[in-house]
Amino acid sequence: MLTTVRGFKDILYPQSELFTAIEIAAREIFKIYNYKEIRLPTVEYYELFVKSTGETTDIVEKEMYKFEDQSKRMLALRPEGTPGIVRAYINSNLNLKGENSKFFYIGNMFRAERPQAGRYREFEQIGAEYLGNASPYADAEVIMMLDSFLKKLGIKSYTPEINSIGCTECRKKYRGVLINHLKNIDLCDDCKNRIGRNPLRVLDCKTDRDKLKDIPHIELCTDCRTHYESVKNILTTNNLKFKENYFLVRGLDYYTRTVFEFKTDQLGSQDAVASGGRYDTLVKSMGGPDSPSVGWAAGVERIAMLVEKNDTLIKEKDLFFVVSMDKAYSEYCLKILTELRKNNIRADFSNFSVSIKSQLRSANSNGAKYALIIGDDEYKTNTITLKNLSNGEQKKTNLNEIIQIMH
RNA sequence: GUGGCUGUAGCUCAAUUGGUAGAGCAUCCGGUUGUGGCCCGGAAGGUCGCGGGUUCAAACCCCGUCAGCCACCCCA
Repeated sequence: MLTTVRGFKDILYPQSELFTAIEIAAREIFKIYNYKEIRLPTVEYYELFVKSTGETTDIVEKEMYKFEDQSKRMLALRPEGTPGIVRAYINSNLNLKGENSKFFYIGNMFRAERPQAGRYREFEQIGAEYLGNASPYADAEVIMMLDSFLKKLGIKSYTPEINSIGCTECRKKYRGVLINHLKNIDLCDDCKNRIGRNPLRVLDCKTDRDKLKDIPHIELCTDCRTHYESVKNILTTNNLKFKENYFLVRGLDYYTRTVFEFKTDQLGSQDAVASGGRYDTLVKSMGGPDSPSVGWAAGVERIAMLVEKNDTLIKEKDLFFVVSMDKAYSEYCLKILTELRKNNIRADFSNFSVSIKSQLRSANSNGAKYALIIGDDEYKTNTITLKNLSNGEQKKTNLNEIIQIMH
């Protein structure tokens, strides 16, 4: 038996419908905030992610699907969306259009991690990026937009956490301070490795959390501090509740200043529903114009798990089920079906050749609101018996009447 | 990637100390003349994840493998 590959899965109905509902909700929010869609390619040059996401990040180092194609080019399945957006922005000179460079994307990402519930090797992300705006209002807008997106879906069990990791200069200084302190602490093996490579990540360690209590926080330069304070103030005046988390650092190289993560306590260790931050130097470092930017990405599977209990998102039209007393009326029934559908009425049938009992049972299990019953009588008089399946009431009518009522 | 738990009908789970599988729900058909949901009857459905090994004999033991889950790691 052929199965799906580890970490890859079918998304069946009704989950597929839920995913669509989530995407629609996101698109509505993006319209309101004036973000424009970019449909990115799934495959990019491997180098793109090395240069943007970062050579020493786990994503690039051990989770990325990379391969050589027929002409020996080193390619990769995208592990995240931001590098693609930045590349597209540079390639198409989108900064010269004069309009705000506010973009969103919806698409599958690939990371070869060990799978778990809420963590797959192919997963869907909805992301937003605001390029070329250094103002703290851009940070705040992006965060508030994410918050209203989750609220729109009826999700309540999450907490926005934010932090500032400063600019390149702030971090360079902090790195020295941090290493000095960490030297004197007996850290776990993972953290010992991190000291040399990316000491900031030690702060995120769960096993050593208690030992890190007295570690000094990053000392932000005046500009970075002002920016961070502004972001927090804007959020507060706009009633967005957040938690400051000095231990929040991100695993992608390009972040500067504001970083944030929307966490939930409902999904075990897969607690990040959405996250993002500012990346002021990325675009320039990729060969583009100086464009300080900020953005986020949200995981659709994780969002779906939080929405699942709440089925109000999926609202379907009433279903009409055509039932035939005898297969002799099949053609007549099919005509009715076709007419209904032409008039945008949701209609279905099961099998005109089986007993009326099983056809009605099908109507029931398909969730039909009405059954249209055709027998000898109806056939001869060109009428339809319309049965309301929720209360059992039925009456004789005809096709035109049904269509009129539905309009 | 590391450690651990799990894998029997569509679903949820049983199967005494190893003796070649069962229930509930779901499915399908039926319960007489033109009617569903409840009830009743019947039927169908399993190479016991897959491959080896031990044994007279394995769903049960051993090894491998695939997949899922939990924690770590990482992150959406």
